[in-house]
Amino acid sequence: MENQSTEVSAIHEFLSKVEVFKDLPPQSLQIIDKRIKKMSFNKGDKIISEYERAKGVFFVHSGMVKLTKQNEQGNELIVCMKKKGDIFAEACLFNYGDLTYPATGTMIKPGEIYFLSTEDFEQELLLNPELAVQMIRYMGETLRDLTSIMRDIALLDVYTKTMKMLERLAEKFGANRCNRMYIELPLTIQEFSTLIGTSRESVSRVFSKLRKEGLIDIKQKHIIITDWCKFCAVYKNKLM
Amino acid sequence: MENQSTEVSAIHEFLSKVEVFKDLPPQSLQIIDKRIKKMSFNKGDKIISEYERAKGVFFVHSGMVKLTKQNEQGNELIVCMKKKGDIFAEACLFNYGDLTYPATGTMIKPGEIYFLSTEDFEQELLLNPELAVQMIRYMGETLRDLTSIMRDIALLDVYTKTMKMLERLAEKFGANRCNRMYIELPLTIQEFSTLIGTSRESVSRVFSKLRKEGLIDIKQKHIIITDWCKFCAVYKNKLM
DNA sequence: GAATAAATGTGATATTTTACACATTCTTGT
DNA sequence: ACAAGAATGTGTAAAATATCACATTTATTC
Repeated sequence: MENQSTEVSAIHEFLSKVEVFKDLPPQSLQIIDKRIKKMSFNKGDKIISEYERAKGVFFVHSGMVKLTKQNEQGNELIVCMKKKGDIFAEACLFNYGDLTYPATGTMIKPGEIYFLSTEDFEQELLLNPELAVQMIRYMGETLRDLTSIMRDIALLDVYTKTMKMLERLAEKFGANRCNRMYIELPLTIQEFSTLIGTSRESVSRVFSKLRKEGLIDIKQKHIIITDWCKFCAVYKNKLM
Repeated sequence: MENQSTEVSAIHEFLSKVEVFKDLPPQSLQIIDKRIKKMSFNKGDKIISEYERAKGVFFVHSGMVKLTKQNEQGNELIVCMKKKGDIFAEACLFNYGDLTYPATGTMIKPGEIYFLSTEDFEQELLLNPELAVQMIRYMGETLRDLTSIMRDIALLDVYTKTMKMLERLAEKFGANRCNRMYIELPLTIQEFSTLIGTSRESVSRVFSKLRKEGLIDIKQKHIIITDWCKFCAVYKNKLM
């Protein structure tokens, strides 16, 4: 009885963090809960590599992950940032054959990651249409976001790209406190530059300018948009 | 009896073109076949707009479609090219709320497109785990492709981007005849430039150079890689 | 098939962005 | 708290790319 109760609450707690599991019947949740592996990572730890054979899907329970893709010259682009409730490596599902992971995943803020083997997750997907539907929804959303970011990276100049990426980060990682937007994501300028595919020096210059204009502030690798209203005004104006 | 027979063959014919339907039970196929709408389009016709409310999912039966995304300044990027058997606008599935299409779809080679309303397709997905699985697989593949292209657009110089995109197009649209790779896709240089996010002049210059080197040839909007082996050798060498 | 429109090629120039250099400022581990 | 390493800011020079201009070629339409 005691065991049953803690198990249910553990499932429930996990549930609340991962949206795709929200409509699952309790028995499926128990199976997943039994199969899933919890793993702790420190900052800087590599979770998966794009050169490694894909073995499963990952769910962020806490902490943050950057997904990067390298090219032949060794330069890299951050393709996506994941936080609590997000899923990654789902692009390998049902892609039979020895496929590698779609990107390299590195912890940028320590936390717990849940792992489910491809086989286990695929089986659950076949048994639970609700789960499959949630995955399709989630992947669709990712697809939309990616194409928008791709367009901006391809077509905008450094200043505008930077502003737009700041806006995106604020949207996903921002906490607005009295018109100050705290981007709760530890990120160096160096990393920011690989988010939009430009040199760190160029980003540094844009940030200097924004700082001079009193639009942003950086405290311990955390960007703060000091006046969200003003920022949005400048941003909208820039896009016209 | 006669009717039954033609219906089955029509389903079968359609089936063979769209991979996600391949494992569907016959009764589901019949339902889909009944609900699906066939539409013909001429070259240049707009099928969907990114500013229009999403109503359904599209399947390319014949012809070719370019999917573009505009930014606020009106510049556009080709996000993906679709051919026979491909699906588009799937990113809207299960995203309740009045979402617009993820991109604008324009016919670049005339053909037939099948349309299935979001509701009908979502219903089938809930009833057929096999179909849902195929969608997840398809979307995963798209996700992989997109992130790779994004990385290349962000990090490579114009010459290398051009080469890499030619290689991708050859992969998807190429017909190799005696070491000559015919890219069976009508594409102006102007359009090619919006595929990699650079100016048409820059692409024109790269193409001139490639033509001088005897690597490519353009005949009626069709790019031909005149010596596939040589092209691959130059390409691999460039990446080192 | 002639007329009109659209796309292309290329030189010259302007603009943007990167690359390099190096002093300075943060971080981190002990 | 201190030393070592990492990250940052910024001037200058170099390189890449975009823009403009316009002649030329290629499609399209009636």
